[in-house]
Amino acid sequence: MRTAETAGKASRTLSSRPGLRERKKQRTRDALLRSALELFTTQGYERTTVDEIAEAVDVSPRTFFRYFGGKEDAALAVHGMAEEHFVASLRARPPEEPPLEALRRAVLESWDTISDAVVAVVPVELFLRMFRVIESTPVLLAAYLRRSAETEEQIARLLAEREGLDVDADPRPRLAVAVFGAVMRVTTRQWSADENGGLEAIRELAAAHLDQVGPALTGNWRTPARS
Amino acid sequence: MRTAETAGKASRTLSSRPGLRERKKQRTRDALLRSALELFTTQGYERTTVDEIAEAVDVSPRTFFRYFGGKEDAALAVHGMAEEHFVASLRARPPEEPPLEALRRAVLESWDTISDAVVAVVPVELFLRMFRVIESTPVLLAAYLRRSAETEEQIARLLAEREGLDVDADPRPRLAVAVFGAVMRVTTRQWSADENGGLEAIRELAAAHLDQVGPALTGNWRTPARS
DNA sequence: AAGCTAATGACAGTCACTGACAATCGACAA
DNA sequence: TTGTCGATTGTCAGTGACTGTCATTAGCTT
Repeated sequence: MRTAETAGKASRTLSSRPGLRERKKQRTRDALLRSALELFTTQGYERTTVDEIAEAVDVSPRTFFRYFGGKEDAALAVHGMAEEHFVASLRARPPEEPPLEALRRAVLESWDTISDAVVAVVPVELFLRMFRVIESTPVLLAAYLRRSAETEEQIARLLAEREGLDVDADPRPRLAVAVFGAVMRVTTRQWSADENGGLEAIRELAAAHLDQVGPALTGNWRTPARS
Repeated sequence: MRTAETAGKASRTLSSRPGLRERKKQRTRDALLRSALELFTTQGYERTTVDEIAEAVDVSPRTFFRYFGGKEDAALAVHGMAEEHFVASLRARPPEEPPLEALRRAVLESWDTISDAVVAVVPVELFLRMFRVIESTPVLLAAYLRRSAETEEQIARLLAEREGLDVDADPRPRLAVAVFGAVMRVTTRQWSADENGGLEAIRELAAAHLDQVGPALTGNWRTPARS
């Protein structure tokens, strides 16, 4: 449809585009994802059929399944990117940093820069709305928790390596990461329950909760606390 | 089929049975559950169809869905009982006990007495085998994690009430419970990964892990640790 | 322009699950 | 014992997610 560019076959030049075929695929995928999220957030996840999504993008339902493992996959795709973004932040942490400090800094940092990593595909606002849909749709919440568990395993291995430990011999990496993940889940959960919609809000909540874990575990809850 | 008992209508006498109809229902349910677990643990969850389960008990597939919300429900039914058993143990704890202490004692105690609560329906061995199937089947693991999350919410409210706190105002109950749940999940996970099959093993692992959480959070992993 | 390969659409089939209706079986009273 | 009533069940039809297969199409290569 476009005029054939002179660099038609130069798909492997240093900086340029990956060829029409690839671009088309990318566009289809993005369109499917955006339509899916749009429908999920407006009609609800359960009330949206794959046929609807496919129709909105004008492809066959079969094609949808060639791009996504299933409805769930599409619904969690963006969150998946966010997790990858976080893992990347974590990897970038200096190795001297103690593990939990690294985790803490990595989350806060990744929430600060999440827009950059996501906006390319879907608007932030859609991302945030989808987050609530996940939290309020049983099947999605389940799938989400499982994915988080997988990511935690990955992180545990990462930190163990960093500290020169064997994950299977020393339970501390998995324990620490599991605890950290638990705190983050309480955080995002409360955030999605509250009516606030900001990215800053979740950042603050995360910091506050991480500060509270220690005290919360001492068990002396008669001491005053802040929300 | 039986001779009509003289106490036919006396279904409400102090100790006696709940009437033929109820007994029959109970038997059907138990049979369905046992067949389901048996098939799940031998063929695998995904490779077992509802039709198969129903056929094994000689009822229509439709009937299966009258007793269970779905395949998942049947697969997680026993674990659900175990969780209820734990919550019951927790409720029975003296109110002066600090929350985390109560949690710790309740798990250990409930693992000690789990057989009593479960054996009535399915053999312990089947229960343990099913645990591994759950851990190794993505869909089931997801559903399992979601249920655990629900139970955690319930426990958080319980502890908050015990301590005279408002769960929505003070994050500590949810945080503490989430952390506790995380530790328990690491525990059961490692237990199901190892080849050991004992109930004592999981008890010891739980105790060991709970002792390790504190140290694991300090972040100074250069200190020696035991597996 | 022709040939190759990857992406797509069309189609048939499986399986989980649901609603509706008719047949059946236990509970209870006459 | 018999008959009515309500609960349990089986049958059937339908929806929706997902998969395998195969023919068609469309970008890429020479």
